[in-house]
Amino acid sequence: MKYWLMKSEPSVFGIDALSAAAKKTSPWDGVRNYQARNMLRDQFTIGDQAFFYHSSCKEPGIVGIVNVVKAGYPDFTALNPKDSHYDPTSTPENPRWYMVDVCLKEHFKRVISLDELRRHESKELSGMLLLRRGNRLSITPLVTAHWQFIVSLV
DNA sequence: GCCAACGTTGGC
DNA sequence: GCCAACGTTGGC
Repeated sequence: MKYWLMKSEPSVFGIDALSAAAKKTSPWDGVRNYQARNMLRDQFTIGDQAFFYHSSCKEPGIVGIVNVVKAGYPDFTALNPKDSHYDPTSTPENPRWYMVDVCLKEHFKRVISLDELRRHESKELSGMLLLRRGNRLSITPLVTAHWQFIVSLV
């Protein structure tokens, strides 16, 4: 069982959209970065947990917890010419991009903001990848201690 | 394999 | 909208 942090822009796909989905479950699609792709494809397993992080919005931060309910499989949005994440270099025989399915487990009553996380950067959350300068990776692993500390903030 | 140019991310 | 940081592309 591993812990992750997954970023999404709420204007594109936020926690409310996941909450409104059937069974509160949805593919986490559209990841088009090789490092993140490799994690989705090779490291995500059923039962892993992830923080849902809202980026590029008024109050960036963690808004909830999701469970991984389906491990890595080919991202079908890459095969659809009508989709904004279409990638002509990906084929059914040789899929380039991968996704997982997530199910909403907890929708926090408040946002654990980036600002708040930063206040613990030099101590409890030291080394957390999200807080690294210039980090743009949309999926990052979390050590257990960081996961537990953030849960304790909720 | 180098690296300049370009595109994207994401906080502010 | 700005811009720093990073990833990708493609010529050489």
